[in-house]
Amino acid sequence: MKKVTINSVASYAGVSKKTVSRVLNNEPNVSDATREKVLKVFKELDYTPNPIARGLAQNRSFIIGCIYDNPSKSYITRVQTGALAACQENNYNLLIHPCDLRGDALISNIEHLIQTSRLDGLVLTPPFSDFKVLVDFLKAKKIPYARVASAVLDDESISVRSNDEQGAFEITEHLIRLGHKSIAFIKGHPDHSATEQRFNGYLRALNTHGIEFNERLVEEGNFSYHSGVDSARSILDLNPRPTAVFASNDYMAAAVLKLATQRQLKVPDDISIAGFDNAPIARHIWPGLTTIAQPVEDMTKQAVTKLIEHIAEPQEAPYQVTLEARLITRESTAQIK
Amino acid sequence: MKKVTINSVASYAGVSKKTVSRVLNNEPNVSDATREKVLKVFKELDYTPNPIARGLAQNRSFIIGCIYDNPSKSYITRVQTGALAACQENNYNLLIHPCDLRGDALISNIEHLIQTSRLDGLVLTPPFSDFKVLVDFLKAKKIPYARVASAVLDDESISVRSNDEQGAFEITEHLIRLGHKSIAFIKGHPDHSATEQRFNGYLRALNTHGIEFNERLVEEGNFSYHSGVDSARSILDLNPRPTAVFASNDYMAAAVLKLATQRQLKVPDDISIAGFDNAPIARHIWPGLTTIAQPVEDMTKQAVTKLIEHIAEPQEAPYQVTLEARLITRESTAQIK
DNA sequence: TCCCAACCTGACACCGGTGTCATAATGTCG
DNA sequence: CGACATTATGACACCGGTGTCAGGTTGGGA
Repeated sequence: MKKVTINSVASYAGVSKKTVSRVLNNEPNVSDATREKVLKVFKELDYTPNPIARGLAQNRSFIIGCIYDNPSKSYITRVQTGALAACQENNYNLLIHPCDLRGDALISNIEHLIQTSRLDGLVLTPPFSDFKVLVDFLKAKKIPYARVASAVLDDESISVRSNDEQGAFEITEHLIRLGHKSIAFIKGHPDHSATEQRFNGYLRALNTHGIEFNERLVEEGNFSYHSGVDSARSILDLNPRPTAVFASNDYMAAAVLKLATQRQLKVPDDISIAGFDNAPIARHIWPGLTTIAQPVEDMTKQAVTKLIEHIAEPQEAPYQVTLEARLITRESTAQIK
Repeated sequence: MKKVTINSVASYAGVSKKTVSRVLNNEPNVSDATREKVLKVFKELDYTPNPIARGLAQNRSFIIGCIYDNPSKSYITRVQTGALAACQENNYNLLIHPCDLRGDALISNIEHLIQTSRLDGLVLTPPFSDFKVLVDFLKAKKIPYARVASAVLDDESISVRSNDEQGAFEITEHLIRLGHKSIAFIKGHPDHSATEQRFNGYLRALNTHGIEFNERLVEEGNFSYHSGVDSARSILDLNPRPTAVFASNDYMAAAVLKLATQRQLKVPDDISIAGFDNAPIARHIWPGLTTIAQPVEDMTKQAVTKLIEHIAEPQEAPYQVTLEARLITRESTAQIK
């Protein structure tokens, strides 16, 4: 299997390599006859352009980086799925890069990543989507980026999010409609903007339905299963015990469920539990968790697609979209007795 | 921020760019004085070589591809973690590529991937690790590859595995020692070589302890949670009901647990349940699952490291390693009453 | 002192594409 | 039919590195 380069194609077709390049890139100013001829040679020789050479000539890598620092593996794979879909459609590659939000070395870490990999653009996933230091750095360096699931629309970048506040509102309202008035809440990780959004939705629902906010019902978690266990302990120890718990994500909700079950409480008869994210675990446990499903793949795919467009056409306008989240009711929530 | 290239470094240091290249690559035949001088300029100008140009010159991409077709997201992220660790140490990038094992287009899909991305090598994860058609294709095309968690050591490739058969033996023996004699088994996906390995370990344990094999206790699953539900139904409907269930992975074990709980069975008092893989769900549910932990990250990291070495030094000998799996006992298994 | 090997170094072509520009071919209009 | 705009094409440099090879230095042994 000998290599087929643009030169072999050119000489085989009897044209210059520049003309071959024109055909490759669908440039104008090529006669139909020539174009046909070259295209035929492409097939005959089974030619595939070398992206590395192309990258060198255009000073591009055709690589999009995706950074994350997220405990939820299912979330990460969903993000990857969406990003990959967009990349494949556009002949880009995806470079995944887990890293520490809190490490002091974050910026230099990212700088090194960009330097060494020559990324064309970066996708920021939570909790990076709203991490000002990083965003400012990218802006200053003029590195194209897109933000996934960010809390704020800033009118100057590519940003695709879903409505966490509304989702939290709806699931809280769902509990209220089931007759619950004492609803505990477990917060997420303070670095994630979703944490505040979800809490706000909870508060708004209480407020809308005239239920007084009780600070003692709120626990600080960090989205990890483990933190959920700690929060669950505090909540289940309360006297009187709340009749429902809304955890900011499904892992923490699963932890509440586990502890409640250990303590011989019946879910949902004795206590209702709701989560957020519709992670796989939400339907892998019994009872299944009532939760909020977000279109993570969709968000990411849109963000990456727009990012790639932006790289090709830098003057492109910002792109700001909010997609809908959806309430999914399962067995873990029920009418209060 | 203007670009720093090998040319600027060369002229700044007052040497030829070839000499700079020599320093970059730690080649011999550079005087210490010159080397020092160039290294100092690297720092002063904050020079980072362009991997794309280097790739073009050496006809390499510094990209390793990782293909998978696996329902377990936690497994995939563990694989990625290990692969990334090895890549970062060697300045390689990781390209992830989910694809269908069963699709007729698999080979042409992979061929296209290799053609367009110019991968330097490929990591095969289950179920591809033992997929003969693909392995033969890669061998014929002379694409370097490494196999992770394959069933067989073939003495001619890079292959890092853990001992699934032994793991299954140990967990079955664990159940037997707890007094169980009627132990149901749920098989994995037939495309995965682990499926047979784990089944063999189960059989060997029965045999070793003089327990007669009962075909009716075996169900066909496919590693998915959903298949576990179906298998669980059949098993729990058996009369007499087995006193223990060993599922070939944790998702299916979780499904058994869910169904058993729905049916008011106490685990482990009424029935013991064991899984395999030590997936996160094994400790996120109550009772926690007794299972087998494999060093997935380690396996993958070793495989990728060897693969990269092999790419650099193609004459390198094959590398065949088997790592140990470890029994983890949790609350889902107990002494029979 | 001379010779040759071992060590340094740089000139130059090359990897496989793309950008620029000059030139040739074709078309349009008065 | 001539002047000029438009389209089609190729020559050549260039992207930022590496491989080859030739030439210059240095050092040790005869």
